[in-house]
Amino acid sequence: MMTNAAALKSSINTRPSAPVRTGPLPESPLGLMGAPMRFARNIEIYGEGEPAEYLYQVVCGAVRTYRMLDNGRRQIGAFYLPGDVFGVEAGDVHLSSAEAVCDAQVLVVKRRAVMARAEHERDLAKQLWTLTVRELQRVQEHSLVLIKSAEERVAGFLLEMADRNSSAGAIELRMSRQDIADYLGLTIETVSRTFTQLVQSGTIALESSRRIVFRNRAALNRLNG
Amino acid sequence: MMTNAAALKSSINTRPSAPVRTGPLPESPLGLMGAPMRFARNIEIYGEGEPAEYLYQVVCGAVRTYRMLDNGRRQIGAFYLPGDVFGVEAGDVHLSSAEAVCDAQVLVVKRRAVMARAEHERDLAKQLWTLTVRELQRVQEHSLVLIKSAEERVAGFLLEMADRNSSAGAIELRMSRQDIADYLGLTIETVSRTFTQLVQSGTIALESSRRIVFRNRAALNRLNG
DNA sequence: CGCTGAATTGACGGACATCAAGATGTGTGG
DNA sequence: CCACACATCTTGATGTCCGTCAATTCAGCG
Repeated sequence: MMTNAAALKSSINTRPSAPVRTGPLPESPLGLMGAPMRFARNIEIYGEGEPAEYLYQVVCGAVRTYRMLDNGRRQIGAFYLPGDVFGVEAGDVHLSSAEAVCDAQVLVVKRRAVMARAEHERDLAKQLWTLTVRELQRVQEHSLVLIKSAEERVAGFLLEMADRNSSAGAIELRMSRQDIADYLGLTIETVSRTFTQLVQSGTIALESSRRIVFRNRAALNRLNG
Repeated sequence: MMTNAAALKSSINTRPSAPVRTGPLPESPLGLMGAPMRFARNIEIYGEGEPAEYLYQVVCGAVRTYRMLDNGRRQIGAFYLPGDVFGVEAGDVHLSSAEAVCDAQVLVVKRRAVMARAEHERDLAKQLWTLTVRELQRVQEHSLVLIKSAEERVAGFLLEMADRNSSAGAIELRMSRQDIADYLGLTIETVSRTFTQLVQSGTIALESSRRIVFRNRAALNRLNG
């Protein structure tokens, strides 16, 4: 499985961040009054091994966290969508890297500031705890995905995305097939083939390669295993 | 993949718990002054969906946590060895079940009591946080395993067990091949074949089916990917 | 002993990866 | 606006790793 890392980096248009733009803030689960920043597609937000100085909340766009295995394989651990908080992970150092899946706006806040406030504000401390614990749940859930069949993984992925978009009968995928493949532990070819298979069985329809219409959600749930 | 659940339950010799025996306690990372309990091999310690009332620390023996998928597949999330704390997981309800891998002694302490004490004792609170965060790390690590090849998974597993046993050149596995298979997302046959493959390549030796001698740890590290 | 569960080994097939070639967009410059 | 370049996605042909099915060996225990 060759996730061509070089190719992934190739389409990076510079512009790591841009002037503050105080757009409409989402309901902030943390007391996240940090600075809004913009990241262009494929730009790194933080890297594996760097000190974890900040917490982040997606305002718009999407973010992926991932780890590279030495053989060049890439495992995407999570996609974060508007409202989601990321960068919470373990100790003082990031265990994974984070990149913008597409042009994204992100609230950034100093971790230590949050931690300090949490010492006094019971609510905030509780929210942090909940956040971490929910992250733990998410990862556990995701590791269950990786022992299923390709069809089950893809079906589960589509349902997950649909849930999180709180959308009607269709979703707009922000990420490439390569991203999906690396999230599900498959290859782009298998992901693509599974999509067409779902189309042929009348379960979904592809309005474009990134826009999916649900034609038979019950079937998807059944496939989800 | 058929993890015959019925077969798993078959060899349960009753005796869910037995009289308190105050053996030598391990260094207790929590203020875990709970009641020692004994669990016989394959006896359930808690079940998925049950309220999470207690925290646990292994004194001796080994414990596995797992979840069943509807198709009958079983995914073991973790093995806990002497000194390890388990039952920490998310909200008020257990997301997985826990069973004794072999006859085991476990310290049990009321979760609420710990949480209450943590309100005042800063140290304890910090320990709890560390514990949770380390669990998160562990799960993330484990989900990386599931995208590797069989040989890489087994090599990684052996190294993991060796590290945790802080042992010399050999380890005693407390768990069956079925347990290992369900931990690694493989079948017993594949696990077995991979072991013999490692033996033939001179990487390890099997003194018995459960006792592994390391002959070439560098090779294992290389395989670990 | 014989019985039973655990582990190993072999033969075979299938699901998914790999390799390779189109097809479909998408942005850029003339 | 078109044409070209380039990335993304799809589709096909082939290989391989691992799961499945089945038989054999091995270890523990009454």
